[in-house]
Amino acid sequence: MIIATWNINSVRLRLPLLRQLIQQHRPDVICLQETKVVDELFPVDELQKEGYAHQFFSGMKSYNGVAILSREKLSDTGVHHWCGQRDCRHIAATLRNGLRLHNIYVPAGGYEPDVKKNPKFLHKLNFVEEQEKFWAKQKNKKSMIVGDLNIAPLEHDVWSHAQMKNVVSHTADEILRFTAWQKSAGMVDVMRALIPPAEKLYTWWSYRAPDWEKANRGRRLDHVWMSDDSAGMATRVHVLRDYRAAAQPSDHVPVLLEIE
Amino acid sequence: MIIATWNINSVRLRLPLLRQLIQQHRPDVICLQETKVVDELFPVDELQKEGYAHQFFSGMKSYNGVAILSREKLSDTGVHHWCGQRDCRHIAATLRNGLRLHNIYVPAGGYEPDVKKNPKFLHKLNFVEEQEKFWAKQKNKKSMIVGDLNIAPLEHDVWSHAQMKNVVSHTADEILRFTAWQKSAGMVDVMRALIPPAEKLYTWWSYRAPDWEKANRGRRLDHVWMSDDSAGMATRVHVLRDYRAAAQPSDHVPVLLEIE
DNA sequence: GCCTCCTGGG
DNA sequence: CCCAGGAGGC
Repeated sequence: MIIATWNINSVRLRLPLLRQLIQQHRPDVICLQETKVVDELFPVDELQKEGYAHQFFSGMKSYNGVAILSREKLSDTGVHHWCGQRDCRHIAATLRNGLRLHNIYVPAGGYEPDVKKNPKFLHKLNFVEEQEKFWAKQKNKKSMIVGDLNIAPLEHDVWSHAQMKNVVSHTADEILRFTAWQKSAGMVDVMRALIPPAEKLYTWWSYRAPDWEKANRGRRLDHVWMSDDSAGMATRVHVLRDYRAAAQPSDHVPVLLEIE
Repeated sequence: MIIATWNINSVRLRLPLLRQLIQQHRPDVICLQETKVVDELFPVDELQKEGYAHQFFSGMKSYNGVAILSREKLSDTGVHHWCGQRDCRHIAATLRNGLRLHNIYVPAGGYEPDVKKNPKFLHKLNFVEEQEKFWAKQKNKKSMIVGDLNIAPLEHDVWSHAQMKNVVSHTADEILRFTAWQKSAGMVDVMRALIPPAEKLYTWWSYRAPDWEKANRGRRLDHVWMSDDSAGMATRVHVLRDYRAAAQPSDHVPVLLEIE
């Protein structure tokens, strides 16, 4: 079984590339972030034609938006709200095999890593803290979290640990809360369980760098976590770096997880 | 020798289609309207590579803008201003063969054909009237006017003479002034000299009609006029209707004039 | 409907 | 640099 997660940066604009992903890898489940479309305009028919009869999504105009597409039935679908907002960043569903799947898009956090000056950064930290509290109260059996968590926790999750330490996504504050969340949820970082932490690993490259491929100043912002009791099911992870080089790419690439 | 005129509706966005025009027809001179770009951002280098070493243009941000591209030298280049505005609607240059070429973009005139209610319509009529007076004072030897004149003067310049008679571009007021201008300039309507006036002939189809090709509700808004003493040089005119069916088309198509 | 710029987000 | 939406023009 293959589960994909991808910050697609507009599902409507990226439909051709999404079709390519489907044809090349035939994922059983696809989790999307930043769909940037209200539910009425989500391309339901187009994706049903591609084999995803079961779709659950929560979107809004212009910003955010998450979706779960599945070849098999989804149950107990639900939307989570955070920080008193309804900004379409977190949905969940249970797969046929009983796995509880959470698809999350953490706020990016703006430019300045200062909660006093930058309300977006405050929002990001609060969001992660609320997650930590929520997951601490749950029994997280056979569950997983995927999505754009907008934090690169490890040294080799960024192109330069030293040059990134005051850059939003890799600050000590964020990493501290991120790790606390992961621990409270009892989750394993499956990507790093399958790919050695000493290896550079990125899922995102800025649009702004003209020679992103050569410079390779990437970050691992997209994640796959599995509960302790299910992490053993994961056999392989694929980061589809090529999708960053496609025509009209997203700035994130799809991450594929094979589970047995 | 081939002279092309085309309301390109953004020269930057339409560069691929402009290249196609160049490769298919190799015009010696190209007159563009609605380039929609300030002079600093005009794609000079790209068009030099296509063989147009001599370029003269006058553009502004967002609106209007005219350009003359030529394989051979242009002389006596000049910008004309009308109605007390500097809105980049008229430039002129002299070709190597001595022909004086005017490239004009007449205001569209808005929706309501009423000078009291609609200042854009007033502007259009004033613009044409100023042209009439200007050309009456000139000796117009070996000269031509091309461009988007935004008026379809003849019955078969529109899809329905009856249904268009109160629509801006085909009102009696506009046609009266248009014809007076043409006469004052001593100019021949070369397109209609070469294509019988009884034949429907359009250079523009609205973007808004979804089935423009089938409905075929076009208008002849783009024109080629030559002074009495030079009109005999014109041998053929081509209206490149196919360009309306291209990907990312302009709403106007190129008009090509062959002269000997 | 399509183009422009602008804003706001990344 | 890319994406969405809104306004104004055609």
